[in-house]
Amino acid sequence: MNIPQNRAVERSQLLKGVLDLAVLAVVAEQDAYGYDVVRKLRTYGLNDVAEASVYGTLRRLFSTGYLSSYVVPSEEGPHRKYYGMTAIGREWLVEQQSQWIDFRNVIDAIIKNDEGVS
Amino acid sequence: MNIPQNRAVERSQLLKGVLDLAVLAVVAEQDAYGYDVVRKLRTYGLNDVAEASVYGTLRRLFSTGYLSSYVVPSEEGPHRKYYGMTAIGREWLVEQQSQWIDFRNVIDAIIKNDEGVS
DNA sequence: TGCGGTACTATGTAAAACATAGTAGTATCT
DNA sequence: AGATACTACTATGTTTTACATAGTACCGCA
Repeated sequence: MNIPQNRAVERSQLLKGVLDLAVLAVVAEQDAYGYDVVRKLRTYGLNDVAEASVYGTLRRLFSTGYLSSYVVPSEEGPHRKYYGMTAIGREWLVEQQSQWIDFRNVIDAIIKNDEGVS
Repeated sequence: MNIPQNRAVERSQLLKGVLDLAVLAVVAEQDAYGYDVVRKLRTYGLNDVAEASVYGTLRRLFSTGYLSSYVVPSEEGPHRKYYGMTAIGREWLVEQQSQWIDFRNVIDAIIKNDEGVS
């Protein structure tokens, strides 16, 4: 049985489309396994990210070819499925990064424009 | 018949959860009708936003109570359904703005962290 | 008379994050 | 030995929401 995860109802929509980028960026730093990625994302401030979302994203990125994978047995728990970047994954990451920055700037411009309005 | 809108396949996920904010911010500047909001968003840089998305968002925000609405007949075309902010809409906008900024900063931190990595 | 632009509505689809539940291994405490 | 907690992963179904598509209708212009 798992602990019910009833947090993050509002932010969840914001994550759509960006979680891929976030997960890839974490793996790009250093090869990592799912549980590890979850903890790192939470450390960064994505406190509410659900485990299922990260595992699902990793599987999706792997099946698209952006991540490679290898299993490492662990002596302090179950085995770990590590993920690492592929060449096209790295290319895609760069592309996604600049797409994010463009998008972010557009949204910032829209919401900042009514500062002068009462 | 309408022009097929086959653009914006990749960005569409990024908009999730932010379109509400963007639409509200535009209406907060000045009362506006759907078609008008679409054009303004595109001017800001959201070139690919679909009309159906904006109209749907306006209806949703209206039925939640964040927007009020009134119809104005136009002599140069069909009638226009104007939308304006409500009190709780304004509160919600402020809340969403700060939530966006927090979220944006977290994502920026995650993707900027692997700049030093080859 | 038809076309293009304006303005809106309605229905159905797809993607993705999540809730939930389950399997297992190890460690610790009693 | 049994219970509990933490680690680590998988699978299924739900919800939200942007979009595709199609349709209605008004106006101006050639």
